[in-house]
Amino acid sequence: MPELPEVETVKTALMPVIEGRRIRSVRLTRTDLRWKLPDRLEERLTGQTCGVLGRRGKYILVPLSSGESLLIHLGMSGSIRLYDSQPQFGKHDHFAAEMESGDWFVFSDPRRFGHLDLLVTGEEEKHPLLANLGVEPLSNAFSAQLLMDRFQGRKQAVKTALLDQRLIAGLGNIYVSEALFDSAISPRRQAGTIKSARAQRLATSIVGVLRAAIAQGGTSLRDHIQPGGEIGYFVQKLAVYGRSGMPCPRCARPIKEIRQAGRSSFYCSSCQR
DNA sequence: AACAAGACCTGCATGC
DNA sequence: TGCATGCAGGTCTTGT
Repeated sequence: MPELPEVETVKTALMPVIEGRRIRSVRLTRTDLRWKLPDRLEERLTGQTCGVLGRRGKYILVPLSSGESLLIHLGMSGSIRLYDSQPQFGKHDHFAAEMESGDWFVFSDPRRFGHLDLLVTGEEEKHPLLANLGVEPLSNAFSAQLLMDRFQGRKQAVKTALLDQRLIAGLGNIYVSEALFDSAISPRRQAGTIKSARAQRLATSIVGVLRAAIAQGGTSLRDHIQPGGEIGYFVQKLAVYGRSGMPCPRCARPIKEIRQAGRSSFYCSSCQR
């Protein structure tokens, strides 16, 4: 489900509820999500005060007073909901934390591709799920030059390369399609052929699309909602994602849908080269 | 080494 | 209505 803008939106919603607040109790209904959960997770969280939230790619980090940090990944179908009192729990509410304020934070994930883990604060880069993540697209380190360097020699399609979290961290299927449309680059183009002008446009589009999506609270497709129950409005700004057969916003020719590395790609074969 | 396909899991829409 | 099929915002693991 969530890509960088949705994860950032979730983080922003969580901040006022958990930063500087103590966890009173933890409710856990299973011992595994994508993988086995850490031993004694409840005890290691209960009584801890949460610090300033962080995000790396599509991961949220919650530093704790114990010196550990809670790592949260929402996978494909994960979501976090906030309540001001104990809610009625649903079938897929696998994890919940009650704050001393009385607020509840509930992690729900029907498909269980998401995960929770603990790591030593300060040793984030040692964690196997974070160690190989590429550059943060909204950081100063991200540039057209870096994009070119990373794509150098790659024969795979640029669409597929942009989904590789080891190159750039945080892009997913929606925003890759949107950034490629915005920069007028075909998703089928070999990554290694993206040079100068195209690289510059692509880098600019990636940043622009992500920032615009964050400003709209992300994209709500199907049942995805923000922690407070709001939906993300970027869905109304999508130019190509999920719009096969509909007119291209630039030239009005029908949007095409193709399959690349097992995932849908949407693009305008006339505007995007 | 690079890349594609398979795997993991549930829910929902579609078509017969 | 019931059942089979395919698809979904991710990404690790396996196979070529």
